[in-house]
Amino acid sequence: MILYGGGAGKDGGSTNHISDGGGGVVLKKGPWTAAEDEILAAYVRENGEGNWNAVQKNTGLARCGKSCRLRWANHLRPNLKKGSFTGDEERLIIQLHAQLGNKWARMAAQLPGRTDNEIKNYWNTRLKRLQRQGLPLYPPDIIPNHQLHPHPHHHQHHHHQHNHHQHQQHHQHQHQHQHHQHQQMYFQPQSSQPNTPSSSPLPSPTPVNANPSSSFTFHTTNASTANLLHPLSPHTPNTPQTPSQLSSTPPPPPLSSPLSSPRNNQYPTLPLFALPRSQINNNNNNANFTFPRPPPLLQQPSTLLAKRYNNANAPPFNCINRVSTAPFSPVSRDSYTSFLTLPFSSPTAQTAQTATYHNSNNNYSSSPSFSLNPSPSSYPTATSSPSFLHSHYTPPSSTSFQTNPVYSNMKQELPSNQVSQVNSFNVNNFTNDNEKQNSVSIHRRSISCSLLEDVLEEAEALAGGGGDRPPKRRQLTASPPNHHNSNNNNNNDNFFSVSFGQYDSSENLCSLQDLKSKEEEYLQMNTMQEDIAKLLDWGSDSGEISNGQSSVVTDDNLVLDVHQFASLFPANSTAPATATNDEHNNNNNNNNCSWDDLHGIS
DNA sequence: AAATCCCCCAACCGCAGACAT
DNA sequence: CATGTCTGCGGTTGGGGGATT
Repeated sequence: MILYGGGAGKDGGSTNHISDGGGGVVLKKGPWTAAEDEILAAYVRENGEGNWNAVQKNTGLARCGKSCRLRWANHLRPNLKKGSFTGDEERLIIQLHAQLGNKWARMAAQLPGRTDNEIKNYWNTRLKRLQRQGLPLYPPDIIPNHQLHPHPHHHQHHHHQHNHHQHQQHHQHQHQHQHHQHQQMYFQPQSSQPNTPSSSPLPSPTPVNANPSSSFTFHTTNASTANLLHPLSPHTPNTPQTPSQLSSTPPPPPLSSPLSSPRNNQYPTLPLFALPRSQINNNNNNANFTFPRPPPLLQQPSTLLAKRYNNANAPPFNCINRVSTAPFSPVSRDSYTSFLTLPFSSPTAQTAQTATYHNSNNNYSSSPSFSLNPSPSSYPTATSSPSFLHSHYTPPSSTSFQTNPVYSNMKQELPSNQVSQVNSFNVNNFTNDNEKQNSVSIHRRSISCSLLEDVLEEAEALAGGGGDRPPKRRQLTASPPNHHNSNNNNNNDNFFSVSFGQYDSSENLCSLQDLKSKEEEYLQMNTMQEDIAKLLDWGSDSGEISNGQSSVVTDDNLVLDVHQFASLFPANSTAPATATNDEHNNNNNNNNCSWDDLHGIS
């Protein structure tokens, strides 16, 4: 029996009610309401996860167990990290997908706080985008492992069989992948992408790395895996692709790469896909073909960016939305609780204000800025996104905190993403100078962008962020009024210079002196890297990462790390600005290809 | 201003493995 | 061993909403 009616919903445009097939209980479908969330959350709080079918029986919640589980897993459970993926996460997703294929759950296991659904959506979106633009799914230095199988074109049509195989070999999977990856063929990925139509506009499957010795892939990179997770992580030892190695085995440019610039600017400067540190330091002529972060931010700034991040009424400085978390460590995330404020006038910003200043004095400056509240009490906020981070954000809303009934008590029959402004927590009270300084510090970097910005933020966080780890931001951000007026020309061509132009290294370098106090945090981060490496079994060759050797963090290498990174982009250097402001200026010392230099996709 | 397009993502579905009976 | 139930996974759908026309 299917009953339709009542409220908005999906599945045909209306909220469905469907019986459970037996007892005549009408089960609801469609979007969850806040009240339902609360019921479910309360149940899980009391009974724990599992036995989802009992939820309906015990609580009367008119949702099937499946739906309850999904709702909990994707939205209600603690430690969920919402908002856009960080650059690190994006890189990891790409890598994991190259290794695992559409194994979203397993990928999600590598991305704490992220759900398989989220990753799947991200990938599918990315897939569509890249296909539409005729771009490869993977950077040339990433060999989609599953495409190295003899019949990659069968992947799609025999998906379940493939799944079975993988299920049965669950614990061997990674190792096998690693083995296969020693083949150095770069197949275009459409054959392995279930969602990829056969008429994919992707380039022909020309092996771009036909010469195995001349390419490098991530597949054997124990430490580089960690580096990819944390490009600035102090993993210099054991990084398989040392600068010297890279120098000796420069990956050739794609023979027919869609990344080739129509200006013959094949390897412009901007590494849109962050490199492992070892590669970053490799400032030679190697054709380090860096893969971009997902293109939209760079390729469609006027559309997608604006769509996703810029409220029509908001100033372009919509510098929000990354609630940074400790790098893939739910434990660390506790200490990285941060909160953002958006003292804007836009509805979104106002909502953010309301959310974040709800209990404060509202005496924030008129300058757009955001601030952090490292208070542990706001932990859930850090892990469940502020609603304003989402493109579908519907004001009024407080923070996502309130969307998570685990930590709130709202009982309103509203779509769960349209919760009332019930402030369950006091957030973002600027009570001391440090916090204010954090705000200022972050504000100074308000013009930044996406992955690179993430790297910078991470560097800063490593240098001195600590518990005040700044939120990550994904979108391009423009100069707020009265601030950074010299770098208001925020666009895709100069984001790099803008970002670094705003990145006053002095303060951050000074903050390096505080490294010792953050050592524990670094260790925590690296522990997570270890865990990931272990899970991926990418360290099986040497075992070094598994035994933690590569995870040793010292002040020295950390400082070196940050300094090395900083040396790449000296604050006073004109090189980045030149490279970015002048599209035709090719920085030959850093042969990285960037998407934003591609006229065809910009 | 309205219509249309397009993208994002929440939530659904079916399938299959794991487990219990 | 067969059957039923629960759970997890991956694919797909379609509404919401911003962007464009």
